[in-house]
Amino acid sequence: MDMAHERDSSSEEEVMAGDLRRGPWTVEEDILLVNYIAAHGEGRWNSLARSAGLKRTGKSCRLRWLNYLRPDLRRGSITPQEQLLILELHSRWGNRWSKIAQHLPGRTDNEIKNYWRTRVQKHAKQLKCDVNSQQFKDVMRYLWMPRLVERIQAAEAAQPADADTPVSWQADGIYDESPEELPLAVDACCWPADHQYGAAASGAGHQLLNSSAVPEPSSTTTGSSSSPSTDDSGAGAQPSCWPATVDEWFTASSAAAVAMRDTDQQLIIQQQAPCQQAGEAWTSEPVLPGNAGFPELGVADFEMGSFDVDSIWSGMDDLWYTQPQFV
DNA sequence: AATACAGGCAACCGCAACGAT
DNA sequence: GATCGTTGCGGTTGCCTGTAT
Repeated sequence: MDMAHERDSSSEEEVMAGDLRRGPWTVEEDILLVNYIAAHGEGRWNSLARSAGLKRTGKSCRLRWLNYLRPDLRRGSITPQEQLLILELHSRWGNRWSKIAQHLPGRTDNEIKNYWRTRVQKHAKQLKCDVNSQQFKDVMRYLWMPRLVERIQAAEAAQPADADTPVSWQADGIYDESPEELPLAVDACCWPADHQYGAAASGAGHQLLNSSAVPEPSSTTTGSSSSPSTDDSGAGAQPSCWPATVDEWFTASSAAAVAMRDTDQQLIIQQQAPCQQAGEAWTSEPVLPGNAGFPELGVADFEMGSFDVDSIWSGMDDLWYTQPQFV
């Protein structure tokens, strides 16, 4: 927008003229901003900046507040639960960081964006594939995310009394959403949602996984990361062999799934490649290359022979208790 | 110990949308 | 309807720090 551009330019002129500061914030500036917001509230950032005596643009003040000074921000590294949720929500919405951040309390869009760029895209680069490619999505879906679930459940099992971040905390929050905004539960992205809470949740599970209710992002997503046009309404991007309906999914996968149960919450997670032949065991350590566990998922297209899984995953906050055995 | 390099992250930039006037 | 001010979003940049050589 030209007007916005002109305004930005004028701000830029002020900066260049020495009227405004830029760059890292000082402690004094932080104190000024926090004290002013504590007394007067946030909003009207341009006037706020002036009134608070800050030689900053309103945009800069807003950003500093939202991304750093806000009292409800979560500190520390991204948890496995949060990683799982980010992966799932990004597969659904693409680079809609603010929308994704709405589902991670205390995390900012900037933080999530940085996580994605520094961690996830790094893995895609190491795999020599595009982060938006179906191959990489398959790796996330069938290797990365199941291991996150394993990690989460292992942590749960180790500390069953700690209710701060239960396995289902994201799902609890998500299920409070309005139906049209309802993303999949973190587990349902990979596995039949039916199984995540046991038989009692079967009806809701089917609805959740129904592609019309929760559309997948379009398979036409390109390497371009800007403004995904298929945010909430894309056609499915599954491999062609994927079941068209949830019921087909269940039929196809019924005999071959690996179940993981949270004994406290009756949580059962099915770890299942949907293309897999029924009766064919699918372990948590799929055999690659040779690609027996992913006959049609394109995973074999990667250069798995030189793919050092250990080194890639070891950096994920010491995520992996067990190492895949396909190197 | 010094230097080069890479990764992580805070901050900035450009653009668009929205409401008020 | 045009203009202005503000807010929000996504992409990019550049600094800082840790690690490798």
